[in-house]
Amino acid sequence: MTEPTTLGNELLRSAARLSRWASRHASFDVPFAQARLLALLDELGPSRVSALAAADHSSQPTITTQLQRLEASGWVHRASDPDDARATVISLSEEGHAALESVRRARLAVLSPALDQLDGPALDRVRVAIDVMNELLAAAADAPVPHPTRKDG
Amino acid sequence: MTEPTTLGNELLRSAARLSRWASRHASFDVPFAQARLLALLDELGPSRVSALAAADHSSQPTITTQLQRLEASGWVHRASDPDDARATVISLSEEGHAALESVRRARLAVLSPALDQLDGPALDRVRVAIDVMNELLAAAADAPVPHPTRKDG
DNA sequence: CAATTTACATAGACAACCTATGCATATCAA
DNA sequence: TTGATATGCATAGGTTGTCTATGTAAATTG
Repeated sequence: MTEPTTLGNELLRSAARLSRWASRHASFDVPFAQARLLALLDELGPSRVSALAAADHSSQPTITTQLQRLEASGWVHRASDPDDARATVISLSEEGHAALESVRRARLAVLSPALDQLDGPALDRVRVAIDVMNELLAAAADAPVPHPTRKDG
Repeated sequence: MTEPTTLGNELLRSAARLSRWASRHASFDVPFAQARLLALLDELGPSRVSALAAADHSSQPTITTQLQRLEASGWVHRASDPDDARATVISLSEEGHAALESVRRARLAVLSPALDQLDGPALDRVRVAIDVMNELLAAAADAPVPHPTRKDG
């Protein structure tokens, strides 16, 4: 039952469902992908557009579009890179930090009823889950797949 | 450092990133949400539209739209419920099963380079991750949140 | 300095959602 | 039975998220 064959699919399915559930039930005003980008900016600090695209595993135009929305909301600042006039350095504004915090609070509120039922050992298992997914992402970054985004054959 | 305050957010962030990464790198022809719905149908068996919406944590019109796409691809069948003329019973077709299998193979292929590096104990940790997320989803279903989808206040 | 590459923006398309609403059938009450 | 209400699904219309293809300006390179 626990063949490696199904393990990867089960992991992805559970992760997708948890994300889906959280994005459906957590009530906050920041659209999902924009919240993801705010969190990434908070983690990386001021970054170029292309660096954000790479870190987020999305295309550069996608990030450009999202940044326009974040900027329209006043959540990020934009500065040209003194070393390269083509490049733009994006950073979180005060309001962006605040928006990110509100997202985190909302998510926590929605998960709390479930998390609060857990005891110490169960919390350790949650920590394992986080670590495992992060490790897989890191390993995947090291050993990239043959053809990233092809759809036909 | 492992305060419960951040644990939930970290879990959701890692789950979202893993899903994002997989949907970006796994190359198959079935759109992400449609694959999710195929998997759900495979798991639940023939189901009503509203049952699928509830199980997927999405709205009924969303499921209706996705089912129209799945039906256009020949992946599901539609039958009226003999007990209730308003209701429709959806089931996977042969082609739907095949499509789901191809999705699973593609996902596995994209995760394999990372999974193959893991030894037995590491695989056990993956299993823990899956179980933890499933348990949290089940717990969340038991203890629903006050106001599911409100955005203002 | 011309050619190429790099960094980002724009254009256009589709998928994935949502809320509001419509329509048909079921159910319930009188 | 029939009118009111509830339920199950479809439709309408809009926003968000994402992609590929392409354009533009600046950097790099021969």
